[in-house]
Amino acid sequence: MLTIGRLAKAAGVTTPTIRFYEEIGLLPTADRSESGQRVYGSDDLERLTFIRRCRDFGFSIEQVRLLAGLSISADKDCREVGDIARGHLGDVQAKLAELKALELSLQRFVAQCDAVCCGGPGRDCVVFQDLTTEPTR
Amino acid sequence: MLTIGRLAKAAGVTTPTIRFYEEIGLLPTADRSESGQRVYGSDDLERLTFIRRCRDFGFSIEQVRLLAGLSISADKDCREVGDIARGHLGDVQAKLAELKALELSLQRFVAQCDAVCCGGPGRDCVVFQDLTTEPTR
DNA sequence: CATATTCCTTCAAGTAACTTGAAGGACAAG
DNA sequence: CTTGTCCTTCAAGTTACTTGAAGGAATATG
Repeated sequence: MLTIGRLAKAAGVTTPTIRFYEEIGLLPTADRSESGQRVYGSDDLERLTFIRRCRDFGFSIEQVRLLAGLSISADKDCREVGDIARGHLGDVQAKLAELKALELSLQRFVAQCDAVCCGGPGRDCVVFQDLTTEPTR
Repeated sequence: MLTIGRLAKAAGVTTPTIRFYEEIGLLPTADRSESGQRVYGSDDLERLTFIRRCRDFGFSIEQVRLLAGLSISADKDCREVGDIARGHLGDVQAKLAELKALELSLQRFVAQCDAVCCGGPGRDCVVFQDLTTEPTR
């Protein structure tokens, strides 16, 4: 039997997060002690840990909701799990491509700024030329 | 002289975004026509385009605020611009590393799911083993 | 000129996923 | 018995907008 604080520590989340998950129905309504405090068992720890791990892997709350449903369902196909993971992988790869392009641009900004206008007046910084003009298409 | 809709199209943002930028002080309070509609000039277009470009490059609103201030300041040092860009580059690179690790994990999930438990009952999917157990440290 | 459509106005609330704060009650240690 | 930590609820803050409602203004068409 765990208090909310112990459960939080054990699962690696904060106590407000647990209350929030209960509020949005991602965790079941917790049992209460006589004095009204939430009481948890090992099944709650297991579910919450699963949720936290999913979140670590970048799944959205709604995806976690789906996965949590599938994780206890015998009659739904495992391919759905794969599809959710595949969808998320696609999102991650798109974001990755975006960030790589961004990294290049920013590296160029920094290098140019250091090389060309280093220490001059702010408004003359070469970075502003890149930030002000649209790329020619 | 532009209406808010034309300005929005020209700068590549939406009209609510322009009102929002005005509200948070990122754009100056717009002049109004006799009937009370916002009226813009080419300087507004220039500033808004700059803002949008900064946002495209992933700078936060607060960073844009700083950059916009520096872009019209003669007495502040250009090194501040470089520092903001460098800081943002660091954030981007950290996120990039995170996403690369994530991509690997997800690729493994998908491959395992396809290879091992393809089509079985949802709860038996191998992905759940990875999502439920903590990594051994 | 009437009407239809589009564009404008404001204000409020919704989004994601929590975090932070305020005000107060409960429980364990010394 | 007091101190300190943990618990409770509710409300509001965060980021960067988006969406919706209700209604007025400008423009195009018949």
